[in-house]
Amino acid sequence: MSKHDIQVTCNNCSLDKICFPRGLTREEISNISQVIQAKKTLHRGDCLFRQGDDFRGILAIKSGSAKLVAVDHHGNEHILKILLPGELLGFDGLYDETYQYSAIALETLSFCELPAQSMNDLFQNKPALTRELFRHGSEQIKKDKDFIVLSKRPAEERLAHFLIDLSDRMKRRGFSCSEFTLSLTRQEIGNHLNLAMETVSRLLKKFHQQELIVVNSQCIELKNIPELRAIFAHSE
Amino acid sequence: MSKHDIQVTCNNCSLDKICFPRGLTREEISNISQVIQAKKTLHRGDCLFRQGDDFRGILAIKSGSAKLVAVDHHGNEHILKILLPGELLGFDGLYDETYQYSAIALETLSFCELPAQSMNDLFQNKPALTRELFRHGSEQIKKDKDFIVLSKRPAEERLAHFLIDLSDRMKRRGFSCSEFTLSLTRQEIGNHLNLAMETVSRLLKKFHQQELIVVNSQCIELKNIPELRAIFAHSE
DNA sequence: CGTATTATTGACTCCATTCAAAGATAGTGG
DNA sequence: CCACTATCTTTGAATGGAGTCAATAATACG
Repeated sequence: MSKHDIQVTCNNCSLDKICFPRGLTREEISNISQVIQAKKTLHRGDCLFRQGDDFRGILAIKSGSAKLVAVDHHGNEHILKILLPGELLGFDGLYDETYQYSAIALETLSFCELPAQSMNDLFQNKPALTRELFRHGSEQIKKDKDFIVLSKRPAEERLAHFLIDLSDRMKRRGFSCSEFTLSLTRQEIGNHLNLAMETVSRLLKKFHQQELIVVNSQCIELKNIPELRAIFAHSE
Repeated sequence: MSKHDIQVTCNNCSLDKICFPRGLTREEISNISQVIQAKKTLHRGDCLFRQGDDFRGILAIKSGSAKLVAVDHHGNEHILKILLPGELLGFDGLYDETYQYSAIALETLSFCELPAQSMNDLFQNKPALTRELFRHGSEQIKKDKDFIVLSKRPAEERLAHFLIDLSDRMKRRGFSCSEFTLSLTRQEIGNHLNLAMETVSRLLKKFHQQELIVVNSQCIELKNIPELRAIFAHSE
């Protein structure tokens, strides 16, 4: 690759409102650009990191999507979250310098990395970046707790929320909010939402009959977003 | 209070292996001691902070216990976690400078505070403390995710885990691991574990019949910790 | 001591799971 | 390109774990 190619840096990244550069000044973005490394591309099934790996740093999805997976002591897998472009992962690895979960590409994916060594440097010299990194961590804490609250709701609401949440997140990233591909099997959707695969299938059919969605294999089209949103927002 | 009274500082705090001072050198502990403020005592039902309050800082329970509560958009309360001495809270407030949940004392309680202003100073001048604060945040992310994984298990395992988890945490704080008071109603335990109050009552009775526990109003005695642990550890 | 809150217990119900079987889809190699 | 296989999805029927409802009992509290 020639030096005249456009470098992948935070300075010219379209995810600057979401990812590492969020909330930073132009100058601060230049600062992190120097330490954040663009990494090579992965394919479906490849791991960004594995549960138990030594902590290398905080990662950010640049393109594609991934799943964060925990394996419990019975060997069962649990899909904790779906990761979209601009989302950070690896905060769980700071605690004991070991990633606590595995991050697995759902499709062709590229990602960037804030290396662990650079973080210590950041803590030393860049308080604004440190503060922003804390805000990213804080956001994850909030999202996890919101997921816990949501998980008490019935199956239909959980699935409706899952679709709307994806839709909202796609929209903020400049993708269509009404049509997107979801590289997950029914099994995986069910695993994530704590539902049997069969329940997911039945509910998707129900939503389809209500003309809320159209499902075409992995492509999901949301036909009536307000009504879908109402399923979990207005439920008594 | 006279100036000759022993000051409450991190230097002489018995929770130094758990709380803010964790992992810090003697000198670093002296540093944080200067910014961490001991606050006045609260009583059952009092709030450490309320959902929506402006972020004041990260708090640490010094004595007593509290519950972290979310109110959803239907007005329903959800007990997200129980907080014991030495545990930090408020990380959720960093994201948008607003506490996302309410922290409510379950009994007479005292707490310390790392004020928000001091945090910026910390980021600037104390990288070791900043790193340690990140580790505390990371730990919370891991705990929340573990709770999500656990919440997929059946009622009996969830309750057994709840009791063992409390027991383990009490032990690390120098309290008895086999006998402790739990200032929660059946309703609240059920709320936290996503169980009906009646189910909690029935399961506690079952554990009692199996001679695993003895319940005396709010006082819980664990008679057979290994067996209780096996309920969620060895389940198929 | 009486009242309000909290806990227990039983009977019944229901949401979601499990089991089972058939159908669709994707991927592979001849 | 089609046949073959593996994987994934759909659908129905039966089951069950935990919830709800309701009535009683125990405890805490002013």
